[in-house]
Amino acid sequence: MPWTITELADLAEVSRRTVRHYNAIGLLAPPTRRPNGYKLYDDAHLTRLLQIKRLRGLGFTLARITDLQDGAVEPIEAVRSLDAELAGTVERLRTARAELRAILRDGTSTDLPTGFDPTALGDQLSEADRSFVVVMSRVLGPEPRRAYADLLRNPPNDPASREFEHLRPDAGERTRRDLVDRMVPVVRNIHATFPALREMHAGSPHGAGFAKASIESTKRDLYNAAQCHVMRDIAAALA
Amino acid sequence: MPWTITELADLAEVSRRTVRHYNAIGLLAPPTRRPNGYKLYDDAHLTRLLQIKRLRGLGFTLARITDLQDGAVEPIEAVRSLDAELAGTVERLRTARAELRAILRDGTSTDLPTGFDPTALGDQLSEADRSFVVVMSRVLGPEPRRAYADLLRNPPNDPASREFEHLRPDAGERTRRDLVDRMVPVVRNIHATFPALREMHAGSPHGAGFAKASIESTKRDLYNAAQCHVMRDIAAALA
DNA sequence: TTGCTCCTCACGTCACGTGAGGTGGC
DNA sequence: TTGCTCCTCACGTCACGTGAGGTGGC
Repeated sequence: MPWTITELADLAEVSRRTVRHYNAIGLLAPPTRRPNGYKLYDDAHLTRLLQIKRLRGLGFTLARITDLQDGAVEPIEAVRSLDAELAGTVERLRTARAELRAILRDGTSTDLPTGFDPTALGDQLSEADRSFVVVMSRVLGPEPRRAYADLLRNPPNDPASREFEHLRPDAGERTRRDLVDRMVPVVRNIHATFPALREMHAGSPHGAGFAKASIESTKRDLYNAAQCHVMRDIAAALA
Repeated sequence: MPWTITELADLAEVSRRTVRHYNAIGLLAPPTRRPNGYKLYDDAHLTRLLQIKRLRGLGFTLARITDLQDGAVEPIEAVRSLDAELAGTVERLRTARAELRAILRDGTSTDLPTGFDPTALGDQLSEADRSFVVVMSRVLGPEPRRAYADLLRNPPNDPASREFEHLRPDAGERTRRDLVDRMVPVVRNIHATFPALREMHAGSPHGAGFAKASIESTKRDLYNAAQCHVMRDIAAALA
């Protein structure tokens, strides 16, 4: 009394579909058939099926198991390389878990690029600022990037900068010019402290022109007309 | 100057296909279009894309990320459950690696069911015996199964059993009867030591009849005609 | 005119899960 | 006759990869 597919599947504790699949791809030898077409499996199928199940449980792919069956790969080599692969996977999962736990601990999803310490300045950055930082971090060359990160760690805590943050879009020319006059020395100071920022577009991975245009359009996206105007005027005054 | 798909993909270090995929499933907002249909992305797309990339790197599925975006799940809950899931995965991989290292160490692929210690008896079992053990372990109830495993750990080391192993298929009646006569006391002894084996089919998970038929047909598969004949005669003598 | 980029299908991947539609066995 | 099992397609899953075929931009 050989076994039906359900009996075989039950004995091996796999699904019937799994048995059919292994048949279809030739991993399990074709069973004999009853006159009506029903498949009949024997003990050789069972042992083979259990072997496949075990190998799958260890992490081998069906293709790998086929290779092992055909003698196309050395078992020891296959085991060794799978072990190495699993080691890599475990490592990646561990670091991912460490990050997840950090998120749970801090309650925040530290989404700023590395080098821009989020816990130090995360709270004081507006949404617009965060977006801007992200773009800068992707568009700048390494030198200006570092300088910019340093600047963000020690932001100029002056009244003019704070006023700039809340500048109304419809601010008049006098208001703007007054603000520009007070911010120019601040920016000059920044440039003295972080000289790399004077040539902000130098070394950009996609070219200075691309960096400049990207930053320009991001500014227009994130800051209002008056703020953009003020930034242009400051740049002109410093040129 | 907003970005083309290639520029966006390069800035985020993902493939263009990935960007298109996120657009297609609505994970990334539809970009604006140039008159010719070319897509144009801005800083909002970039920050979103980087956020998705980060979440993916942590192990979130795109569906989960969509839920998070829609506010359909609590971020903390999502993080907690992902962490638990990853913990489980890490554990499974660790045990798999331990098995892999055991295989590398022993040079063998310990494919016998648990309870049937392979290192103790692996070498002395023939291929047929191994198959038979596998079937028995799947077909017997817990009690006979344990008894059978115990028996295999302490096999009867008598000349008759070894002779049985090498019995030729065309062995004559006299040879067979002689062998039966010498094996009956051995088997009687086994039954005395492991009483559960006297009711071998008791408690079989798929029924006694199924177990009996399965074992019977496996015997015919693995042992030759003379050996089957001998086994039948021994059973008859013991009944 | 020639490459290069862009676009939209649409199939392939991996190991099966899950019906769909039809037939044999008690 | 009624469930139950069996069979063979064949689509769906997941996150894209990889062309295929056609068009715009320098």
